[in-house]
Amino acid sequence: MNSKKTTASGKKGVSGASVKPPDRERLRRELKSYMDSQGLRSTGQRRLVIDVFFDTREHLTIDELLEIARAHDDRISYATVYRTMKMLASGGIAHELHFGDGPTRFELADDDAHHDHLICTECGAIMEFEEPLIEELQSRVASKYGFEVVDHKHEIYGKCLDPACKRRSSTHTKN
Amino acid sequence: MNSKKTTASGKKGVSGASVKPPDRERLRRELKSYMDSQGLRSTGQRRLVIDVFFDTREHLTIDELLEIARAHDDRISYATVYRTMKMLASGGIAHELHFGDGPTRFELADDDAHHDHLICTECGAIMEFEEPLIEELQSRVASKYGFEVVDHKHEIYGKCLDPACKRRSSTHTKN
DNA sequence: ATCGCTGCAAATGGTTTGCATTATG
DNA sequence: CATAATGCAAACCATTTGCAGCGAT
Repeated sequence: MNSKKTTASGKKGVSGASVKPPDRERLRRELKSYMDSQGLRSTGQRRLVIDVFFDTREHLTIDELLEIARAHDDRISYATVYRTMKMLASGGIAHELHFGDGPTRFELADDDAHHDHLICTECGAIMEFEEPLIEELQSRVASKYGFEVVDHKHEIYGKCLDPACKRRSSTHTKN
Repeated sequence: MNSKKTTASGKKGVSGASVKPPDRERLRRELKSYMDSQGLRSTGQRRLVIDVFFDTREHLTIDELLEIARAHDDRISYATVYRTMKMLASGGIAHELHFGDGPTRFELADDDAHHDHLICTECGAIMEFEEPLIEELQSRVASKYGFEVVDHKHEIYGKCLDPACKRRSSTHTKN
């Protein structure tokens, strides 16, 4: 496995308003009906990866998910984690996040409350923000250009004021 | 070389306001002083790649740059194009753009007028937009979270209304 | 008993790099 | 002529995939 630093910071709520958590119960239900409808099977490995994904912090990478899953069952493979997360993404249960050049990270879909991200380029902290006005301006821009918005990505890279942000584990650059 | 479809759409100005072009002269000058200050040499290959980059349309990939450069001099290598573009990025003359899962694209830096992108998921058209209000809201969000903004990335994915957008060469998905 | 899933290892695709050679300042 | 740049091929790294065996429905 390609383990690197795997330092994934799990900070939150420096001070500002926080985004409300996704409705895990609903997503579990949606996942079940998605799997049923597609004839997808519920295997031990899948249940494990899914549980790790639902119950651990957000923005984990495949490596991190695998590491945690393996603590419970070390027979699980890389490919299975990839395939499982891909399944969750196809079913609209997970979103894939591509920050800068780092590996893909995953978060629960939480569609009814779109949020975007602030990424600290120094310590790698990832925070979520919601700003309806930006979304509003965005669709105005889009219609000005004759675009029908399907999706968007808005990432703010910077330095956070967290006192613990001294480590320089900078895994997160914009490019 | 990894040539694929290389269909790179060069459309512009569907109707809305357009972003003003970057000041190529100034960038040329900045590049020169950057290269001088770093002891970087001006070779035939570099000059060629740089000219292609400055004088062809924006948002080209390494493949596209290489193809155009080879039309002028077929002895130029992949590695050199990569290295040259990386040099331009380091010197602040070029910006690397990572749309979805596609290959890196490049554009002239044009720092005094930040713009973001609208990407058509159907035909791959890329347009630029400027929206000072979004930038403003953005920094407000950042300071609310105790962030010092260093950079940001704002991409709007959707479908454009261009009549030629019928080809479905969809190279540009968000993830 | 199907047919989807898993693990493994090999393949892929974009990007980077070591090294011997070439060429600029 | 010192040293940066080039070309090539090999290395990298995240991700994907073919396939034989396994296991859920």
